[in-house]
Amino acid sequence: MTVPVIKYDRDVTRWEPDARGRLEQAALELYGERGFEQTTVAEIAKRAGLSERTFFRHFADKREVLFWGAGSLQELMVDTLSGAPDSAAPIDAVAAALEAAGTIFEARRDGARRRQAIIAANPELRERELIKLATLAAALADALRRRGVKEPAATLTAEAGIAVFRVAFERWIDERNRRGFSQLVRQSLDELRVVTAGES
Amino acid sequence: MTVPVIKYDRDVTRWEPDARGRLEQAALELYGERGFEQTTVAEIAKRAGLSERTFFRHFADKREVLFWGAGSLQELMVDTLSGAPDSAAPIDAVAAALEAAGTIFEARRDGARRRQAIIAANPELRERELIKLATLAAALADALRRRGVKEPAATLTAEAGIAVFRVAFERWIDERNRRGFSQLVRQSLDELRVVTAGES
DNA sequence: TGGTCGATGTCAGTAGCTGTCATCAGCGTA
DNA sequence: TACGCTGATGACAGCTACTGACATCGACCA
Repeated sequence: MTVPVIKYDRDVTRWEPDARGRLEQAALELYGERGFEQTTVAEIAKRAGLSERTFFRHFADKREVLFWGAGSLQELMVDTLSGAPDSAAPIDAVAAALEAAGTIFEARRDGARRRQAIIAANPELRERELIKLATLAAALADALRRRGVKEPAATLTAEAGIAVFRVAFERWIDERNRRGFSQLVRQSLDELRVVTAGES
Repeated sequence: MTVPVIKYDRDVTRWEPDARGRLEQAALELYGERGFEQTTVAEIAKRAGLSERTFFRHFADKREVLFWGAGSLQELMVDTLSGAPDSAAPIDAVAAALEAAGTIFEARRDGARRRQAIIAANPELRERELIKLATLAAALADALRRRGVKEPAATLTAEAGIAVFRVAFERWIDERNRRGFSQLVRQSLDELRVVTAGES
């Protein structure tokens, strides 16, 4: 009788799989249960069955757990902007990028709301969120420049787009709002147009 | 011969005066000399002739030394906005607030540039700067609402104003630029108008 | 068979920040 | 004049985020 030799895709025997995922889930649970500040990294690691040191190997710091998805979101938005037809005005190309991001959110509305509640409750997390948005704005401005938009138009368009994004996102999170993200983006952009149009 | 009894306005004998100012100056020097991260609070306190504990009695954290002036700047801007004539469009009232802030900067151009160089060199400081700007935007939006501007117009106007502010400030810091802050604000605002005006 | 690699553990250390209590000059008041 | 209160500071202990260095050990490869 032969013992079958099993080949696993991932290392199963020595460590439980998906250490990063377990850390993320443990962190989100604890942040939600007792709040961000009241949670120590040691507690997160313990719940995930790992050491504190390992947490910092997967996440640059305690806040980054909530933001590591920002990279792929930014990538999607930049790609969408770059893929917009040349005939599209810069602000409309940016709007397309915002709507693309919206499709991601729509898929996980509950998760997005829980995450946002945690962030809103803590100033350090709000700081981190703001720098992610600033990085995103810079990336969008860069993509606009590659489309031939000059400065300061590129930066201003990107920053205005992010302002629209923030307003639309806040309204979308708001439970009373049943409109889709895309619609909220278009509405907010129209309002911005009205508002900036004042006499010079 | 009588020893004159001298009454001082401030406590001079027991401690050197202006502990807060000495801490601020020591911090700015050290941040400039070796960078923010490479400076410890213990070093700042030592240079100021005080204890580390005293530093944290005057400043909430190591970064706040660079930002404690933000409060009075915000106050000035809100007052200016609120004092704008009722006939002024919201965006123009915001522009007036930005120009008022400019007069503060113009008075200390070198200091502003040094401070900005320190902030730009460190991500933690950039985070703090962003949340100060976000707080400022919220305060301006609030002042607009008190003028009767509805949501989301108030928030969008304020956020757009801050975007203009950022662009104008960056250009003003830029050595090659010899234009005044007010002029840069007006130029940037005009560019924003052009850029948002795209077809709907 | 042996050697390298990659993910983790362990441990020691630094620095930001907080809580607590002691100190002591100035000042008002009995 | 004495006494007690106050406010700014020092001294010290402690927590926690984060880092560097080294050890461990199964998987994989030559």
